Amino acid sequence: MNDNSQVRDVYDAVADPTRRKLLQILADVDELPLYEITVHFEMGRTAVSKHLSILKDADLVVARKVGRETRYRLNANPLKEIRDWVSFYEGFWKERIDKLKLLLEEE
Amino acid sequence: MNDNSQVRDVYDAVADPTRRKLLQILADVDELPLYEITVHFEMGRTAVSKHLSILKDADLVVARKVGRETRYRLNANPLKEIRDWVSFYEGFWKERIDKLKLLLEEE
DNA sequence: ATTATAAGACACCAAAAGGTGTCGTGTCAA
DNA sequence: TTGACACGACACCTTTTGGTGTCTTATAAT
Repeated sequence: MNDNSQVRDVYDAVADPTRRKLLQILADVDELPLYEITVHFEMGRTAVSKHLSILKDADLVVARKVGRETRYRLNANPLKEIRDWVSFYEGFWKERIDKLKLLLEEE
Repeated sequence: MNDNSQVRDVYDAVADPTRRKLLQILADVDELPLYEITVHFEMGRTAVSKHLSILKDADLVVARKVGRETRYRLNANPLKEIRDWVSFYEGFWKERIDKLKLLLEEE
């Protein structure tokens, strides 16, 4: 599960529902330590920690040590890549809607 | 690799770079049979076929039998879900830009 | 009628993913 | 200064993933 390859693909990081939930939780607050994040899930601390480190590898999350705890913070910037990618396909579903309209008008 | 669970998560389907390349190839043409798609990749026909069936499970691709070949066609509609999801986070990177602007103006 | 092609359906395999539990270390509190 | 806590680092396990090759069937071409 863990990957040393420093930079992880943002699509891959976001593919897991647990990790999307993590991003959402972090979107609501400034920063949060691991033990507080863990209570939102039905899995152990270690698992959540691993998911966070995957998000960290994708630069979607920034970790900061404060005393004995590690606070995690959202960094949404890498999501731009997904936004740009998906916007390319926007034309394709709009096109289909136009075709549908044409069909309806013909009748 | 194959999954019978009919409906596959669109995030998951799109996480693989091979499958994103497949979508891009299908975006350029109307429809394409498997053996023509395969030449774009450095893997066997079976592997490409499996990727296509994963995309099909996510409804990102529609298959249509014509004679002895199966023609594949793009269906971009399920990508709306990703677009909606990612647009939620748009505010977060815009926010960061605003903060940067403020910092620059202060100087 | 025979041969070649397209592709689905398997069986199979190595590697990665997603969990678990345990141990060790640094930090805070009593 | 002695516990309790936070959490990283492992070792470990099972399931999924992404590829392979082979077999079979349906269709097309000669």
